[in-house]
Amino acid sequence: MTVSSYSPNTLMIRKLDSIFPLTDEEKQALQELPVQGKALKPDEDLVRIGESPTRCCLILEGFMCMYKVTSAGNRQILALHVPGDLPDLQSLHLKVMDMSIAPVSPCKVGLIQHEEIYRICERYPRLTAALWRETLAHASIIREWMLNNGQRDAYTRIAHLLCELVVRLKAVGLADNSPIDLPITQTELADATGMSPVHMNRVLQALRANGLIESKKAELTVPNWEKLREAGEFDPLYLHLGERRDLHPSKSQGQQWS
Amino acid sequence: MTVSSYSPNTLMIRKLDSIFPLTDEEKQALQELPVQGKALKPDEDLVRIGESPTRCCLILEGFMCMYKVTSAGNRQILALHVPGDLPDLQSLHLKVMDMSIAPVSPCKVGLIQHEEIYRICERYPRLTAALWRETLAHASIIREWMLNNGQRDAYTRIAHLLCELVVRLKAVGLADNSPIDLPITQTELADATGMSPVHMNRVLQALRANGLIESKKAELTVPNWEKLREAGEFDPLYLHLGERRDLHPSKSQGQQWS
DNA sequence: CGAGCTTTTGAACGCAGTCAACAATTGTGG
DNA sequence: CCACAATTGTTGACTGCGTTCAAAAGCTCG
Repeated sequence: MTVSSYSPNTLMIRKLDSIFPLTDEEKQALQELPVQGKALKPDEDLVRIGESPTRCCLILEGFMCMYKVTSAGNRQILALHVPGDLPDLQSLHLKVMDMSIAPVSPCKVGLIQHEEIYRICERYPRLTAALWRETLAHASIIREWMLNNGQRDAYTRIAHLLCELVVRLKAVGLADNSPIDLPITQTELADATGMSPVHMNRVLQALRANGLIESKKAELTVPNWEKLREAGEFDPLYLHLGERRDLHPSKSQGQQWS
Repeated sequence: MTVSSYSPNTLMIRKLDSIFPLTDEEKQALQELPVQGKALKPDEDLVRIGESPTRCCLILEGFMCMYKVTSAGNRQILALHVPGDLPDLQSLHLKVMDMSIAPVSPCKVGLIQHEEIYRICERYPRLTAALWRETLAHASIIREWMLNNGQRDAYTRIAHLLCELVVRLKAVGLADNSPIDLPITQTELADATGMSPVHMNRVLQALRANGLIESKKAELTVPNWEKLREAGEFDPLYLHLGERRDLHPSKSQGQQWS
C-alpha cells in the first residue's frame, strides 16, 4: 500500500537523525526495517487503554492524540502528535497501554513490529538511546502542558498551546508557508487544555480580536509571532529541539550542550 | 558518609529488580556502582531548570518533587517522588533540565555519575531497558495527573492523589503499618493538584468529615480503602506495578504479559 | 439539499480563587 | 526549657473565571 510521497522509513530516519545524528550504517539499517503503511479514519482508535500492542506507530500524515476519559465521560487529551512522531513508542517496554491513541484528522501511519525494533536496537545501541530520548522529550511536553493547564489562565494557555504547535510543526517542515494546516477542532483544543468548548471558542475570538492569530477552518495564521509568544509566555526549552549529542558522552565527558 | 540503614545500592537494586527481574550478575554489578550519599535540606533544590547535571539521583529517604513555575510565579508540582525513585533519570539523555527538582521533606539521596550508568548499561543491556521502563512509568503517572487535574473536581482529585500515594508507598514497603508517614504540606498538595491552598484545606476537611481519611501533621490514615478508592475513581493500571517482563522479547515472541 | 458536525451567541450559575485575619504547630535561639 | 518567630492550617466573606444549558448559524459532505 503506497501511503505517502515519502517512504515511511525515510521520514522516520529524518526524524531520528534530527534528534540524534545517525551514521550511514544506522540509516541503512533503518531503511531496511519492514514498515506497514496504514490509513486511519477519524474516530478509529489506533490503540485503546488496556490493550497490549505488538507494534509501534510512526505518523506519516495527519495529527493524532493521546487521551484518557474519566468515569464521568470527560475526555482529557494528553498529547498531540504530528507527522514524524512515534506516539505509542512506550509500548516497547510498558506492555499494557495506560491511555488510548486516536487520529484527530485522517491519518496515514507506518506500523513497525516491536521485535524489529528490539533487533535493530540490539545491533545499534545508539538507536536505543535515540528512541529513549524521544520518549523523554514527549514526557517533557506533557509536563509543560500540566504547568500550562494547571497554572495559566485560559487566554495564556491557548496562546501557549498554539505556539507549541507552530514550533513543532516548523521543526518537521510543516509550517513553512504562512497559513499553517491545523486540522484540529475547537472541541479538541478544549479537551487538550481542560476547558469547555464554549470558552475555548470565546478565547479564540479574543486572540483573533487582539490580532494574535487569524484562523479559518483548519488553517492558522500568526501575523505577529512575538506577540503570540509573549501572550503565551512561551519558551521552547522544554521541546528539547536544540540539543544534539554524540552518543555515549563517556567519550566526551563534561561537554556542554547549548 | 553513612546515609541510611540500607546501602544506597541495595535500595536501588531492590527497586529495579521489582520492576524488571535482574540476574545475580547484574545485581552484583549494581552493587559495585559508586554511589555518593547526600542529605538535602528542604528548600535546597537538587537541580534547577536550565542546568545540565552530570549525575543522577536515587531517593533513599524522604519525598521529593518535580516542579515548574510560571512567569507569574505560580508553581505547579509535576510529580511527587518517593524513596526508591530516580527523579532525574531523564538527564541521562536530555541534557538540559526542563524542570526543577526539590525535596518536600528532609531527604537523603544517592548520587550516581552518568558515566557509571552508561558503562553498566553498555555491559548489561537489560539494565538499559529497566531504566527506560522506569522513565516511561513515571511519564504514565504524569499523564494520569493531567487527567486528574484537568477533568475531575477537587474532591475526586484529592482522593485520587491520596490513593496513588498510598499505593506507591505500599509498593516500596513504606505504607505497611496504619498511620502512613506523609510529610507533605497542604500547600504542596495544592500545587500538585492545581488548586489554591485554601480550597485544598476545605476539601481535606470534607474527606475527613466523610470518614475517607484521618490525618494529623504528617500522618495519614485510611480507615476505609474501598470508599477512598471509589471517591477517587482510582484504578492503579497506570502505575504499571503488576507488569513483569523477561527482557528482550525477541526471544519469546508474541508472549502476553498479564 | 438535508444530516450532522462545528462554531457562535446569550444568560445564569457555581466552583474555586482571593483576601484577610486568626489559630495551631513547629522550629529556634537565648 | 521557655519565649518568640515562622510556618502551616483554618475560617469567613466576597469575587470572578469558566461552566452549563440551550439554541441558532455555518460548514461539509454524502
